[in-house]
Amino acid sequence: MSIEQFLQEKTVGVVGSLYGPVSAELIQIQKTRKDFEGDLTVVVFPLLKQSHKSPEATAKEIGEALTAFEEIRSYNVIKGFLNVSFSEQFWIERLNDILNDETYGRKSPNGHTIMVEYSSPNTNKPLHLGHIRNNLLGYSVARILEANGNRVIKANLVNDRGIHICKSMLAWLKFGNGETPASSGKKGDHLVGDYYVAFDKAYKAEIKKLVAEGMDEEQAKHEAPIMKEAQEMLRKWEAKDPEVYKLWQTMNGWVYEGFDTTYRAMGVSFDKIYYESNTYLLGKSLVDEGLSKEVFFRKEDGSVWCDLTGDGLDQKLLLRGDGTSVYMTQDLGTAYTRFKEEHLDEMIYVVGNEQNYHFQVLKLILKKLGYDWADAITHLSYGMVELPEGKMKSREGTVVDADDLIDEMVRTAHDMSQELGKLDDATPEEAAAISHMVGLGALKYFILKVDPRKTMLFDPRESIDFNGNTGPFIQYTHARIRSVLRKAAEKGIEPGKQLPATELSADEVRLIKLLADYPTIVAQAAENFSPALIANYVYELSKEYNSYYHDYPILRETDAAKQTMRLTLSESVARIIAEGMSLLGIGVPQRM
RNA sequence: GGUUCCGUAGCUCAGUUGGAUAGAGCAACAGCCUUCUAAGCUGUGGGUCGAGCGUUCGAACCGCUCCGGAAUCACCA
Repeated sequence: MSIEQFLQEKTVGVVGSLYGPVSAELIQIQKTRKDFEGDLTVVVFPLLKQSHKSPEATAKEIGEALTAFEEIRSYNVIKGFLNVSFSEQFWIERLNDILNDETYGRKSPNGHTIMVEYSSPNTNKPLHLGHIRNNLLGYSVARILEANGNRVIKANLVNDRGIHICKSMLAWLKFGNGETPASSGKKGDHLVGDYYVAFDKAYKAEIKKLVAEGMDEEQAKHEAPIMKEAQEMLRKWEAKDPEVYKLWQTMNGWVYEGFDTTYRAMGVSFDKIYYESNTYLLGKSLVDEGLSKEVFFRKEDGSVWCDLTGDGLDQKLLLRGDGTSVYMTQDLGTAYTRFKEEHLDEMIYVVGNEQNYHFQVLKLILKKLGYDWADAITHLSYGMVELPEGKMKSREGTVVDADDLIDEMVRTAHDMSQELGKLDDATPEEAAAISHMVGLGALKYFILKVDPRKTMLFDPRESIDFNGNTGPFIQYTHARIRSVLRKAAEKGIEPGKQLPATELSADEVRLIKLLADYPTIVAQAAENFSPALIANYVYELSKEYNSYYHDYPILRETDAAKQTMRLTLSESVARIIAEGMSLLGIGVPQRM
């Protein structure tokens, strides 16, 4: 039970005996603002109708009655705000609760199964900054849902087939001279991406030539020989032509090796990988079902549609005239299959907000087909990452490559450690591990601290910071505490598990209060699918602790009880920092 | 044009069922290392919460109108 709930319950009782029964929603509890004395505040305005007294008088009566509880030490009233202070013993006990709860901040299993789909890359080019946001969000949300007691299946639906990969394949055949990742030393996904670019270049040249010969530009786009070849290749792939199929497998293999490296560097993983080449035919049976239920209709050319004009949307195509399916058909099919096979209670799609319309339609169609579980589908719609000059554009070469960015972050972390002389007595392996952790921590925190649904800005010129509200700041706070704990251990001083009553300063109470908030924050983060809530919480905790660390001696404290309390409090802060950061997929070092 | 989302300090962002004098970081300036890690701490300046109207004891938050920006409305995925 949170402290807010505790006070709310007590207040409901007090108000009940003073003014008559009252529902819990009317008792508004909030944190006391820093400028006022007190821990929690009861807002009494909503109670005036029942008390028939002034705000001040009402607050005073309630405050007086609350002090009957031993947990509540004092109160003060400012306007309609009743500020309540708890006793020191109460706070010591809260800290003791945390110390003796090994699963603090994690709920026990609730029997729910949730699938989180994220990443879902195309296999024709390497990952970029946009994918980084997707991957970090997906992974973190999965961890947060797990901490809330859900069984989570992290899924990746790889878009491994289609015209885009044929373009890379064709360009490789034409211009590749048999280049492989092994022969050139290039990372596989980058190599395939280069041929995708090569295709585009050749295609544009052909269009230009055709236009120069007098052809209309639109027609030229269709008539360009290389495009026709790519389309022919896709037909061969669908017919399982052995040669095309083999090349497809080889080149996708290169891409997967490259992706694995990037995923590993980012520290994300998956429980289940789906390939679109296996799922793209799903959904056709749903089309038949929709037709027989008259939810869908067939046009003269044989194409199948769903009419959503009654819902303020357009008509949506589900099957082409030639009987082949489209994106929506597949997604209907995979959703159906997953809910059936995995017995899902919820399905979360981590997909950019450019696909809001798609998921709106997806859910609507499933509901029209009569599937109630459509309501259990959530589109976690996140905003784009933009550069100062706007969207990333591959044509203008402004795409921020994931591998490059990661390398740069790690290198910067390394340089900075070197400059500060932090890792002078570390082995090269330790130094490398810490640099990786800190560099990635900076990148991940930078992205995750922002509300997912908001468009965010990344300025490559002002590379990501390591000071202030950053991942390294939080990691540093953790490393600092671990350092104190190491030194304490050398002296034979250990943090306690059950603290006796001690005098607490206001700063110490503030820290315990923050620690007591943690489970609520984790629950809120899950409700809102927002790692940003965790990020901001951990920052606040770190900031508060750094200030405390500056003002209060720990090892130099002569009062043994106080020393143990401070050491224990510090250890708990370090523990919650590590917990919270792990929900973000960010590691914390023992030293840095 | 329809739909959805966004607009808070010079910049990047917090601020969640409506609560007190709207907060951080960066940048600028001034301080703090003989003492547990200065990737730190303390302080100063910086705001018409896009604009207006409404709802109410109380609005950055809820409603309406307008302004500005983004995404989307494909027989692409």
